[in-house]
Amino acid sequence: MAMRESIREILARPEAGGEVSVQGWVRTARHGKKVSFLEVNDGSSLSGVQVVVGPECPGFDTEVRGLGTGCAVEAMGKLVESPGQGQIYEVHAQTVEKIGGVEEGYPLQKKRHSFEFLRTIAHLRPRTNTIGAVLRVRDSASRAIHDFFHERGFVQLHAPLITLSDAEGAGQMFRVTHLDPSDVPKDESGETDWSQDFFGDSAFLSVSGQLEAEIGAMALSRVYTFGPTFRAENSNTARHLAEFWMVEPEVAFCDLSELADLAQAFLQSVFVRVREECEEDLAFFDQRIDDSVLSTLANVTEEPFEKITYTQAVEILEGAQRDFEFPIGWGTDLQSEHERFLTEEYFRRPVIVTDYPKGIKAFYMYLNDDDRTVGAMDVLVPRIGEIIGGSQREHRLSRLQGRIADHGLSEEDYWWYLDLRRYGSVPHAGFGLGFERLVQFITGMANIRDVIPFPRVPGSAEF
RNA sequence: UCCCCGGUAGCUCAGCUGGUAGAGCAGGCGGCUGUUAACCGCCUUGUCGUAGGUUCGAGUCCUACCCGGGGAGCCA
Repeated sequence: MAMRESIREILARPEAGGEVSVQGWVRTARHGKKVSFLEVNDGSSLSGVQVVVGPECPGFDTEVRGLGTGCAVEAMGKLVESPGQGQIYEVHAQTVEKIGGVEEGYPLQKKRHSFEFLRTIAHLRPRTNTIGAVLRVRDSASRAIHDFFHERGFVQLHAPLITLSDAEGAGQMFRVTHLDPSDVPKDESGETDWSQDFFGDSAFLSVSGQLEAEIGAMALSRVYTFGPTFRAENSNTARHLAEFWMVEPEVAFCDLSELADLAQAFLQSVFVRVREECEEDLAFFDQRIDDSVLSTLANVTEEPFEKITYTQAVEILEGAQRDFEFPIGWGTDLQSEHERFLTEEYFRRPVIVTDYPKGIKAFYMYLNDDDRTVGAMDVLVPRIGEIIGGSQREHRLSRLQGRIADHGLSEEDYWWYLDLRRYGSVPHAGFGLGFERLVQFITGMANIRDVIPFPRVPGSAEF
């Protein structure tokens, strides 16, 4: 098919004049006796184009005057400078065709809707200003991520979605099975016999591509994954999804300090790109959603992130003139309120916290020389909290075996992961970025369910 | 999963200490205008989340459940 000029492209023309064809959906229509104004949007930009229709247009008194919010139309006419306010150009229509009408009861109105309501009509909400802008920013950020890594010699590794291991032992997993729920095979002890299942073993949806990314890094040096991830946690918050997209770079010959530098460069690069590509959308978010969006983005791209150790973070929190709901002490994990204090009040910018106590972190993290802390790293940002979690990996076989034992895990389940330490093991590190949290941070959207087109959360997966 | 708040017209919401449901917007009709969340007039719309209970009487009080929101935990 011939690609028609989008409204974004029409509006970007250097000057008026010439014929244009506009295809899109009517956002609002204002009908007069001698003239109708149709604001048409095709999703290519936040702005639509105003189509002006006069009585000389065929069907003016019949079809055109019946056009309302939501109708799909195709208009052809001349692009002229607009005498009215609010737009540079407008289209003086020679013909207007109704492609798709709107039945009574179209739920989207030309007024503000609550995001809660829009979630109940997720099949229509991309047609709103806010969700449309979110989806464009999401796309821009996604491409910026791929470009960042490719510019630095990373290879994208497609990690599997189905896995037998429960990766980091982190969280509940969704089971993947081919067994008939009403006729499950049992073994001698009466337990489900998973050996008869599709994969010959108990299988799950992946909660992380990290372990597979480590395989890739041990061959290709620099890899990243970018794909959906699944957590069956019964989490009901504005920053958790059961299905979300995660970016996981993994780098060979890399220590924690280099990883932290990578994380900062990565985030700043993405922010810069989205600022360039989505100027209009970001201005909209700043104006209508959160008036700190533009200033925050400017701030985080120009200033280096704060970098402190967990121990230093605890000292700051202990010295804070502040009553925390949860007491702070070395050895316990930082609570949301502690993270927010550090990034929103104390430093007022992104903070990278490193070297956490080994007791509160995963088995695969590098054991530091102090024998008390591991090479873990969290990147905290204002309003969102943890946006990145990563670590230098334990690449020394005996240490890793010790950590597996300490965590009550079985070496058999990680035989290939241990093999990586037997054959040409090198220091390596990687992190995971919650893509939706990144989009939340950029747009100022308060609820993670509104930055993914089709949110999956406990009790809800309709669309 | 825990704590708190809420569920009234298609949407946003009002309805005080129990007395039998309203506004704006949307929709329909008409008018007017180079309009821009256009404007003006008239009209339509409800098992007041569900199921019980208290009461002469429940949108309003009580119980349970369902759904939504905010916060917490878990994390990205």
